[in-house]
Amino acid sequence: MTETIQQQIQFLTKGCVDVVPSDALRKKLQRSWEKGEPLTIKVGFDPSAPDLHLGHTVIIRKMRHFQQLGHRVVFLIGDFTGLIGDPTGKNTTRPQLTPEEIETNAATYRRQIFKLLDPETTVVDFNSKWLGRLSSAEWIRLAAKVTVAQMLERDDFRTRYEAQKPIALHEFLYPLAQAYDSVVLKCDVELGGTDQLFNLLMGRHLMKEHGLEPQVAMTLPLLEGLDGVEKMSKSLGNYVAIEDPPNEMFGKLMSVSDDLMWKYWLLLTDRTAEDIEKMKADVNEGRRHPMEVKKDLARSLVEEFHGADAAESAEGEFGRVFSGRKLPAEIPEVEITSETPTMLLSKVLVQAGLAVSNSEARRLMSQGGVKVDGEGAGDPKMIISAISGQSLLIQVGKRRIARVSIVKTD
RNA sequence: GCAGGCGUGGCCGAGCGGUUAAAGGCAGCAGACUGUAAAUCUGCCGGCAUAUUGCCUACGGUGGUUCGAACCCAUCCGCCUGCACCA
Repeated sequence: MTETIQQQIQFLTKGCVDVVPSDALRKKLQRSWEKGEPLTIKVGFDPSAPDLHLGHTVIIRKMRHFQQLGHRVVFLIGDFTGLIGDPTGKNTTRPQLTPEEIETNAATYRRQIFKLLDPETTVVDFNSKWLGRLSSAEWIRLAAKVTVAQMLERDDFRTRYEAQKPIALHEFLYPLAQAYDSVVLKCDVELGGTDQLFNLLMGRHLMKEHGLEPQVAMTLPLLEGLDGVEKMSKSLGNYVAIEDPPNEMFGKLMSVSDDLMWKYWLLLTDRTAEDIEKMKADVNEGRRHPMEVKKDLARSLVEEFHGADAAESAEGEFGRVFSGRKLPAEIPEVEITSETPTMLLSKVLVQAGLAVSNSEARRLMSQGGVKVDGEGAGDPKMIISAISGQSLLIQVGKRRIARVSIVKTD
């Protein structure tokens, strides 16, 4: 029995950075097992950004782990805390979402998260349900439970304060509100990224203040994006969306550096830490090729979100295009217009959406990045004749490719 | 309200009268190589112009000083800090 609890802990804490306090999780699991009562696990999500990417799945996957052990998972949409805005320095209060928008976003969330979570046992909730009902007096009472010094312990607040960057007063309400969610839901565990540790601990503090057994705070690393530097985020463009098409997803994962790949293995798959260490050793000692290991990673993720067939064909396509230097199976057709009998190739590239500006197009050509019908087009002055119905196969770099047909206009 | 500080390209960050489309780093793009959209190396990295030395736009906004301003002055806007005021 203690054996199984031990195994559970190992399973649940795989990849985690903090488990605070470390022994509380064991106690809660023990008691849950003895009484046959599931634990309540909470994770908060932003209501306005329902496009999930692999960075989000680190935590969603952890939610699934709890779910697999029979616990109750609350996917909490922070529609109320969303008003405050994410206190990361961009201190704008966000416009209130309409109930319709919230419902749309929630539906989008459901569509995505149920690729990983069990719809039957996942509770999707909104924190405006209770936070929106708090009176001013109740807010004041809540705010009285935390000191400014405690608030300034939050790393983000402290660094901003020291760097003389603005901290708006309402930003202090964010951790408070998030903590109050835990009070209302009587959470046993709250999960979040390492940047959430303070907020999670605030939950513990507030729960104690309300005479509840404090939750366990568990944090997971923030996943670096494809650039390997910044954390994965939509605004930085270094992300793999859950809903990226198979080929795209596969290719993006193959662009992860060999070093970062191991973190992806750890946080994005259910392989055990030992398994991954073994793979790593195999690669380091030359028994396995890193590209093969990375293909395994890419395949297993594409499979998870798109199914085995899609994964297989994505891998085939990748091998054909990038290893074999062949043309992709599907090439988009683009139609452009010309008023003159001849056209500068650079203009063609811009019109076809293969380059953003004429300058860029010329640059690409002179760098040898452009091929027309398989032939290099290195002369930036290159002119092509604009014959109606003529179709050109234009490649820019390895990834931009189109079949361009020119329509003559007068 | 008073005093001081700050505002540079997608981001960070130099520059403090000309040689600055603006150092350096990050991110991005292309090429070489290859084992992949890895790593490494090289080149590019505001726009326009059939284009080596041309033009335009750009260093928070506006207006000045100057042959010449991101750099100096005035003013406005925004942000930060301290003090004061109020409570």
